[in-house]
Amino acid sequence: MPGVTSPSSKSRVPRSEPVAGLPTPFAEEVLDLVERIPSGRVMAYGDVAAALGSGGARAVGTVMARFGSGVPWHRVLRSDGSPPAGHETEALRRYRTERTPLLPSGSRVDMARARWWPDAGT
DNA sequence: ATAATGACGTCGG
DNA sequence: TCCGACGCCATTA
Repeated sequence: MPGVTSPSSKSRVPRSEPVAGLPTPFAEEVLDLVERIPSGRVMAYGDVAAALGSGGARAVGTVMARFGSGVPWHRVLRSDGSPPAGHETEALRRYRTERTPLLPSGSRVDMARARWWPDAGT
């Protein structure tokens, strides 16, 4: 397609700026993966970053806070099995509903049994 | 470009 | 087990 981006040296519109309200490329990758986490299974924020091969646990948290409302956000939690900050109650309720393995305390997910990895589940 | 901000992770005490 | 201090990284101001 001719001239779609019109690479003029001066008249370039600042399209490199992220459009407000829309997920950045990194955010898209995160949401993409989170959607694939099976019911009853979970991934730590750090796991998501590692599986993606980019970003860090904290960066993933930033994405979830901003764009997580449309995906199974409760399946992404802290590495120690504790639910996402600010959503503990609702997350715990969903773990029971999805029969996600919990520790005896009932307030944390049993990561040893519930942790999921994209390679393992395909 | 620099500083501040988190739904985080790890280590020490 | 419960903090606090640091490190880490994308995003935003």
